[in-house]
Amino acid sequence: MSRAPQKRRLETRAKLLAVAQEIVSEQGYSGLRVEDVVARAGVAKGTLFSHFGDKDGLLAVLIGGEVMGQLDQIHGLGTPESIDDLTKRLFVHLDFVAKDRMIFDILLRYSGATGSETNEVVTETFTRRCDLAKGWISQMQAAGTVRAGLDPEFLAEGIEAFLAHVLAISFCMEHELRDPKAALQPFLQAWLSP
Amino acid sequence: MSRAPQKRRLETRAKLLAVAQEIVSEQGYSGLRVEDVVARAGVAKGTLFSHFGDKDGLLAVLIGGEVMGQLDQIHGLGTPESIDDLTKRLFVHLDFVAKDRMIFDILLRYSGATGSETNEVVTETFTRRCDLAKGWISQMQAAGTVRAGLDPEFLAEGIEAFLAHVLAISFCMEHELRDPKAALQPFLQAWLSP
DNA sequence: AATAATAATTGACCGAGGTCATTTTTGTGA
DNA sequence: TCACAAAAATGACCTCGGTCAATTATTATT
Repeated sequence: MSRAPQKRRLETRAKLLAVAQEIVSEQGYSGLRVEDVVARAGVAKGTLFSHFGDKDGLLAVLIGGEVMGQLDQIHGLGTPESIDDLTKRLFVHLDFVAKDRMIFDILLRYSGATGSETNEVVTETFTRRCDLAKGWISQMQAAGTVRAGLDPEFLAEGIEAFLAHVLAISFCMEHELRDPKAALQPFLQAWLSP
Repeated sequence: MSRAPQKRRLETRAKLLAVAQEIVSEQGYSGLRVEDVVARAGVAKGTLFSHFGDKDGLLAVLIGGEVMGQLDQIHGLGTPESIDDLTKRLFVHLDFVAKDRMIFDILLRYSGATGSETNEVVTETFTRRCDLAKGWISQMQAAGTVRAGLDPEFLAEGIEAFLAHVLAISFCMEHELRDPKAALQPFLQAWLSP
């Protein structure tokens, strides 16, 4: 059994996260370097690793926080009225992830991860997004706008699959300028329509 | 316009690939280190990078070759008779990729990539797997074992999405021992059944 | 065969993530 | 308040992928 963290540790952690967020807003996630973070935060390198395990762990906390904010926003809009409407609700998330391949990688790596102290935020975004879609789907099934006969949770997981797919393709085809938003709609239509 | 590569260059490339394959068979893809490869091959470090761009480029060639072999094997089996049968054809690929997260990452990164000299093999595996599934699907649509009304190519791309999804989940949930093979079947059933 | 031009290779060097034995700080009980 | 154990932080050091100006080998030209 481990003790609760000391006040000093929480402060250090907060400082590191604040500094990292600052650097990200200046240079993007891909531009974040560990040495810069610790230099600005005024701590030693080892400290950062003792808090977040590795660089990805730090990024996971930042990105997880961002995505949670977006989900709050989407949640406020209520249940969509059509599949097309449902698709549009996911555009905020799609735009965010499409900005930087690193975001996609981190989300993919930590979704449903081990639930270790530092990165459980990303796991939460995954389950939360699934729950959100699950709620929509069961209501839309009742309204007849989504096909019945399949578990809402299962259908929600399918949406996750298509989300990841259109993002992966958009990163591969960057030169062809394929828009992930336009690509998503047909998949969800075929997956969800009655 | 660039000239054809000299004989010496082709030999060096072959030597590097052979040595890398050897190391992979001993230590797995994750255990492959650039320094080991060049040491055993008896060339300088820079040579490897001039051939493959980066470490991932080398891995892409190795993994791409492996997957192409598997596709040859699957192709020989002919069109599946049911969705269940179709699902089973993909198990070889699923088993291979599930062995090592690095395989998954490389395939995801280079699928449909820029088509640059060194990694076009992976792009080929992607389009080849899609074409294979596309052929199956159009025949199965005619036979009534797969739902009609949707482009076979589109349905094939959906299969890719579910393949990637069950693999991603299996890596995240490694402690829960979730089997990607068992997870795939329901998705393909829901996606393809008439 | 000698020379020029291009291809191929070299290896010292760099950057950035990550480790861990040691040191400093903090909380606790006598 | 002093001593002591656990927590937190430190920074020298390491690994390993990746770079590039310099060097060597090959091919084309006269």
